[in-house]
Amino acid sequence: MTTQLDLLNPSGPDSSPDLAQAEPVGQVAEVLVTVHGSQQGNGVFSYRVPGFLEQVLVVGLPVLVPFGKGQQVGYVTALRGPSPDDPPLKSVAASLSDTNTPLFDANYRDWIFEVSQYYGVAPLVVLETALPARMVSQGRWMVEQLVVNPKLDNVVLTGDLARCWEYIDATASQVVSLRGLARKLTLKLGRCKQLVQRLARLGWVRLHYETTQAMAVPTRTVITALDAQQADGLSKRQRAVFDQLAALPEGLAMGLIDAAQAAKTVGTTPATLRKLAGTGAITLKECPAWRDMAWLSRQFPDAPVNRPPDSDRSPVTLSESQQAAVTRLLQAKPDPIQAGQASVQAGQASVQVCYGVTGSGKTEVYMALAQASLARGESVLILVPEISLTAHLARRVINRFGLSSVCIWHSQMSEGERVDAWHRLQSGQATVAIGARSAVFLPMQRLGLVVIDEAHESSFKQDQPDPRYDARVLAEQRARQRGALVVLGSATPAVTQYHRGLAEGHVVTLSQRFGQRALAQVHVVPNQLHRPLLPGGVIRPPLHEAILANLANRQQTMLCLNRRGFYTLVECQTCGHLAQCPQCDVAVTVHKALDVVRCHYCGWQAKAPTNCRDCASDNLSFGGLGTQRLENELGKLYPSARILRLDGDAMQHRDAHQRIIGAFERGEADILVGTQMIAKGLDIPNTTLVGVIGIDRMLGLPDYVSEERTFQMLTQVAGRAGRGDLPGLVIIQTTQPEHPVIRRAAGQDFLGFYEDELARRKLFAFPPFSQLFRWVVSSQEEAQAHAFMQTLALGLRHRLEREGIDPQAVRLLGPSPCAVGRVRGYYRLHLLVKNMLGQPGHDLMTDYYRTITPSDGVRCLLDVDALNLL
DNA sequence: AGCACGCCGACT
DNA sequence: GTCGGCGTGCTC
Repeated sequence: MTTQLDLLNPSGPDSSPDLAQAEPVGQVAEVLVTVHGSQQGNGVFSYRVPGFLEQVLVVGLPVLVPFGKGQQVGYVTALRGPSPDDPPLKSVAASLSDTNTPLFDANYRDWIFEVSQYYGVAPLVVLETALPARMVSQGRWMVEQLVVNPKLDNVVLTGDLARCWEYIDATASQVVSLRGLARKLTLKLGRCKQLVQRLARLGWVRLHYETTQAMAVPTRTVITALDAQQADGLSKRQRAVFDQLAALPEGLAMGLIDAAQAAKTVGTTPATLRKLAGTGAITLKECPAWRDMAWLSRQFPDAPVNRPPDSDRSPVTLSESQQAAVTRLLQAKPDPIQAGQASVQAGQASVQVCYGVTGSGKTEVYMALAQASLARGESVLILVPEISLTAHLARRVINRFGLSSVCIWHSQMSEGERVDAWHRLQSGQATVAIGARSAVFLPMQRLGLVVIDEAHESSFKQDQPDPRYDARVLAEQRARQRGALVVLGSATPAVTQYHRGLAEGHVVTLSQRFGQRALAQVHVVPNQLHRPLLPGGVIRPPLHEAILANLANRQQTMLCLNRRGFYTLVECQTCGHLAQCPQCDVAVTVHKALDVVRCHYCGWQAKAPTNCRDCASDNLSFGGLGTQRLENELGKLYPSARILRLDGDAMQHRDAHQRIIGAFERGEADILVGTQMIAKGLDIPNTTLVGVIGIDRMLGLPDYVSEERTFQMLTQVAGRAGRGDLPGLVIIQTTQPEHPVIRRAAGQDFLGFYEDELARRKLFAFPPFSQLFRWVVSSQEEAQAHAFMQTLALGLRHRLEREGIDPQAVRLLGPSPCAVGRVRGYYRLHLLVKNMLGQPGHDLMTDYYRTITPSDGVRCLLDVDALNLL
């Protein structure tokens, strides 16, 4: 639905009777206006509330407000009385919700501002990442063609103006959006608007502003009741239909059957049903047709629809250690804060680390906690690293709590499904949500529990656009608002999480493997750096023998190599030039099936070269080992083995992941080759051997978390072996067999690793001993990037000095080029800040970020709690 | 972000 | 003289 406001109407905003404050100002609405770059006052502006909106405006309502010369969409963030300090105020023009339903409440608003503060970005940017795109109202300029064959006398159209008119004239539809027009003509929006305004002055077109409202939830008609007593007066035919309806199995029992479907089943039309309803024999009702629920029931056809939260149908008896963990975690739950008094300051969260070795049954612990939360009438948010890798967890949650109370938030969701899921949660009809990072923004009502599964995973941190948020940080903020419990579950907790857990006495350990299964044995096999491609070099003898034995025993093997593609190096033998991406400082990878080279950083690809780019010699050597090549080599080594591969390339198709995993689970292959993708969550009892082949590159990354990531990855992969009754064996081939991380991983010694790593972090003042901020400046012009970074670093140093901050407490490192110095043609420099001062240091960084205005062609970003330092 | 105002160069 | 370029600054 759209509202049209003709801004060219002469009695329009220009005559602004608004500003004459003759009558006293009644209520004042604070409105977050959807204009980017308006950092003044956080982008919140005050407006008078006109009489007709007095009963309508609430916090979270989308509204249309006059802004500058035109109008803008905004969101009410507060309502208050007038203040003498107010500047002359304009009035809110209209509500943009035909049902006048707010999109968020006051608690949510507080939290959005808190997030904005934490990351130093505008509240609008946070709100726009939080809300589904089609729920936010959008305004856009539309150009309407008024004349078909204008008389060209006295009018000469030239250049862009002519192109502009030609395009409008040629378009079949009468109305085009200004933005679309500008894009088609490759003009700047402002310039395009100017041109269109000139056409408007000729009277050929009309320019008007159109706002879209939140996407509506579709409805459907259902039969909610049959009344036999009213059926007596029916005609013969009607009676027959009625009897057939009455005979329909279930559905009626639930008081809910779809009218359209019922009509089809019974062989009649919806019109007949409406007639029947007129007699009172049946009752029809309009209900929301939740699109996300329709998707769920297609995905999980056997799942129950409803399941009362208090029904005690625990399908699994918890082990002693699971039960103990549940009891301790429930005791840690803070008292919920009553509605009304909930606020950022008032609340406290309890963040508990649930450290459970792989296979210790953390999922059942989560389920029990969720059940307890629902029984208290509180909702549950479950965050997972990536939803597509978590199908089995989703299935269990749905089976346990029923389709109607669960929302699954995933990346392939359509806008309609998102909107509906949002409504179901906001209205409190759904009480459990599962999703990846962005699910922290879901409108949970009476939040009681947040479970973060595999809480160490770096995918909980967004490092692409602002806000570069960490869902674990945000989950804690939200939990604090009303005293919810946060459970960080992992077999390899992040050092920072475990450290804090220990300090607060908030670590719950699940030490037993479910069913008392032993952990796999781990062997480390040295591998020479330059030999991996000699005969027998890819697979060293111990791994080779183990694979042969496994094949003979008809058991399955997983091989993990952290590198996609076929060859990972293309080197000129004449001049030594290494083939790189033209846009990035990254070596290209050869993908043999397509005969292309690809950059894994920016996605650039080209036909595989036959000659050196530098010296044109055709003496190229192809080397390095990717998963595709490994698959190829394995085929030669074990001709009878059935081999599957799972990596980013194999994931091109939608359900590829599930298909490949499914095939392997069913025993349709003997060997599964893949990147660390295969390390996550797989539970295949017949997999008794896991080989790790390319871990060394990962260890060598100049990133302060690379040791930790390597340890986590090895532990996760090792956890895949021996999940059934058969003992598991893990073989790690590495060029650094003596590396402490490898040794700790081989010993499956998390605590040992934790101690080592903590000492190292302390030595270098890395988290948890500091909070990391990373400034990145980039530009296509190397000199500009350098220049701006110099100004930035200087400005920061001055600021620190002016505030009298000890340079040891807020340490600046750099600036220096990023490890990958150029990406997509942008030269990148970064400056690391180790903040050991807590809040004052944090505020200084974010305040400074808000004042930054990069020069033309330069981008500048601040990553709070940076994890990725490449 | 837009869109003003505002001050400089090439055209009728 | 004016149209039109894009450099600062404000939007309740």
